[in-house]
Amino acid sequence: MIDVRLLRADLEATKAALARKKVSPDEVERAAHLDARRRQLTAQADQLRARVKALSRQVGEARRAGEDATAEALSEESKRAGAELATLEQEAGAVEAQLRDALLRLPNLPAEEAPDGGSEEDNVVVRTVGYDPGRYGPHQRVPHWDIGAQLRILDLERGAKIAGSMFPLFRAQGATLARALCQLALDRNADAYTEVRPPTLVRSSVLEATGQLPKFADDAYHIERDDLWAIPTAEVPLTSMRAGEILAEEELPLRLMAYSPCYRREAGAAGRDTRGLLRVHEFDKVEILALCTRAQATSVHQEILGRAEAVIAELGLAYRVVEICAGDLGQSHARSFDIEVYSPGCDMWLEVSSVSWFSDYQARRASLRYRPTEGGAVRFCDTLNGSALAVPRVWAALVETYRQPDGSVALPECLGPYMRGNPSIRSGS
RNA sequence: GGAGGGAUGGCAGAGCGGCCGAAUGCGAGGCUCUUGAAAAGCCUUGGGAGCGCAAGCUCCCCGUGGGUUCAAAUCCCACUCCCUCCGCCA
Repeated sequence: MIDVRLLRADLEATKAALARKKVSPDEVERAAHLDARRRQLTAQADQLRARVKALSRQVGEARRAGEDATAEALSEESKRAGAELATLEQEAGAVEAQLRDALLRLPNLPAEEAPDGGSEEDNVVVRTVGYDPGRYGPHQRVPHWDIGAQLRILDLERGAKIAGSMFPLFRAQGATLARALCQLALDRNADAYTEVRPPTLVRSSVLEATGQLPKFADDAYHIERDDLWAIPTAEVPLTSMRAGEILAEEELPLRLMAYSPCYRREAGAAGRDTRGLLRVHEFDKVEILALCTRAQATSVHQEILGRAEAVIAELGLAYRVVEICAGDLGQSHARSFDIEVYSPGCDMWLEVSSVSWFSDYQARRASLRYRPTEGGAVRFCDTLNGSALAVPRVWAALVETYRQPDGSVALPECLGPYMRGNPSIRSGS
């Protein structure tokens, strides 16, 4: 969440910044009023509580001195003050809860560098790598779902039989490829990132820390009996791994990566991009993430983007990097770059990674802090993350890009070691 | 799933319902002494909220949330987590 102090220090600037994310000024105004009210109430309550404590101390003293009548009188007085305090505290508590909820629903401020814009249309293509529309032959202009069916490496019907549509089932070398991609991404980042295998079912508080709750509950799978949520990305458990802790500045940037399955209900996306692997409820992904200081954030952001690009480039896929405009930025994001891979079979750019800087928005929610080396007050960390590799769309682009005129798929050499030495897929295998 | 035990500051570990934000030890930082180091001695050492230009003042936090009480780290209840034993299992 954003720092409440922003609402006090410079309400107009905060409203203006959030307006770029299409937040109505009324909503910001409301939070500011709740904050003012809360401070007023807690100040009053504090004063009263101090009085109750002082009186109680005097009761004890009088008792010990044997002055029972005085003790009784003081006790009565304290009791009255206590009753008054209770109502005040109740009111303050209610306002506090409202404020917290309002604050949790306010999105992060967009970074100044983030381009203006209201929607996807206004996103800015930063660079395009390896894309040459004339380079693709008719054998590559076949969508991956057809290729997958032909080669029997993707069986959407049977996936649907088991779990419903948008739950893909990979078979034979298709399954191996899915796993190979994850292994490749992990290996390429193991030089700097510590591998974690986190739980994939988490508590509500964990989903709240990264911003999915309370606003986007409908997008996540919830297991009611145990009140656990299936993670939509490994960002969720990784961000909360050190929640509530105070790190030493020397530990930063703290780099983590994790392979995990990801679960998304895609509640708002019914009917969009539902063919094949373009949008699925369950998929595998390798996420890389860092906790760092504000001063480190920009370079770490570029580092993560560079690493995510490097794997795509190594796989020989055409891609472009798109900077997300303020109006299209996610709730928790301050600044974000998407990597989109070109799918020749669908003739579409597919988002395969979103590399984002969250400033201290998530850290505030998760209470992720660090102690500065040179002393002084504890500060919130900045958080950043991005997909090092998300399987289904990369899988789709690979199969289409590397399809041969004879219908087989000749995958790039870098996958050989991960494909039991055989990076080519032909029917019957 | 059943039966027990536990949760206190960076760590370890005390804590009759009032004098406890908390003894003591260790660790860490500063200073004194020393050519330097060690040793010794002295001092400091949690987080958060509010008011204030500041010095400072007030309040909250002893796993979390409720309750009892004039007063709760201390008593009661619920929850969470950890440990031990039994059961079950990969």
